[in-house]
Amino acid sequence: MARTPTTYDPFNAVAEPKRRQVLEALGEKELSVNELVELLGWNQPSVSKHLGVLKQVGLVEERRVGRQRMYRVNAERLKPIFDWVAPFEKYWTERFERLDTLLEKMKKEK
Amino acid sequence: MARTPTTYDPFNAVAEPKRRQVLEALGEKELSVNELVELLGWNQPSVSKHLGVLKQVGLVEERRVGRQRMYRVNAERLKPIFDWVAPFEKYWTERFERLDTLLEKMKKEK
DNA sequence: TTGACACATTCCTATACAGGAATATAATAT
DNA sequence: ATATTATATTCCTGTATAGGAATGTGTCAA
Repeated sequence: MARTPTTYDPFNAVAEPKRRQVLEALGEKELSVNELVELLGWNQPSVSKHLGVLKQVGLVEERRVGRQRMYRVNAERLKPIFDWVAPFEKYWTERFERLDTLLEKMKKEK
Repeated sequence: MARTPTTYDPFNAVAEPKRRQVLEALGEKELSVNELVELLGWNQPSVSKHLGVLKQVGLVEERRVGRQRMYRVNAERLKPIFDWVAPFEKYWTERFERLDTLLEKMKKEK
C-alpha cells in the first residue's frame, strides 16, 4: 500500500504546506476563490484543488453566492490535531509544569 | 511533483497514523525496538522503518545500549505543529481564554 | 444568445511512499 | 569461531499524490 490518502483525515490534509497556508489565509474571514488566488499568488486551479481536498476532509465549508464560492474554515476538524499534540507541550515549556504545580497545590489545600 | 516527503517536516511524518502511535507509545519512557514491537504488535522491520522516519525528521532520538537501541521522543520537534494549530483552538472552546487570563494575572501579581 | 466571468474538473507525469519478504549488520554469549 | 539476539536495510509493488495545461460548467450581463 501507498501512503494514507490526503483526504483520509485532517492530519494528512494539513501535512501539505500549501493547505496550511490556505487555512491561515482564511483565518476568521470567509473568502472567495479569486480572493484567495490573489492573496496567495497561485494559479486558480491549484487553489481550487487544494480547497477540494480541504472540503472533502471537512476542514473548510463552502457557500455559493452568485458565481462566487465563499470558503470558510471549519476549525473543529482541527481539534483532533490539537488534542493529539497538546499532551506533548509540557516537554518544551514550563508554563504547564507551573500550572500543574499550581493545580496540585490547590488540590492538596482543598 | 509528488507529495511532500514524509521526512520533510514533522507535519508529514506525523500524518501517518502508525507513527503517531509510536510517539504515543514512547510517551515519557524510553523503549527499545523490541519493546515497541511487543507493545504495538507489529513486525520488527515495520517498527524500525517508522522509527527511521521519525529519527530523520528529529522526532525521536536514539541511544545505543549493547545490542539494543533505546528510543525516546524529542517533543520539541512537535512544537511547530502545536504552534500552528493552537490559534484555531479558540473556535471550539473557551478554556484557553480562561487560562490566558489566569497566566496574565499571575504575571502581574509577581 | 452571446460573451465574459468565477470556478471546478480532467488528463498527464514524475515522485514517494508503506507494507511484505528477505537479507544484512552489529553485539553478545558459548 | 559460531550461534544467537537485536535491529537495520534492501528489493519489490500498488497506490496516491501535486503541479501544469487544457477544458468543462454554471452564472450573470448586454
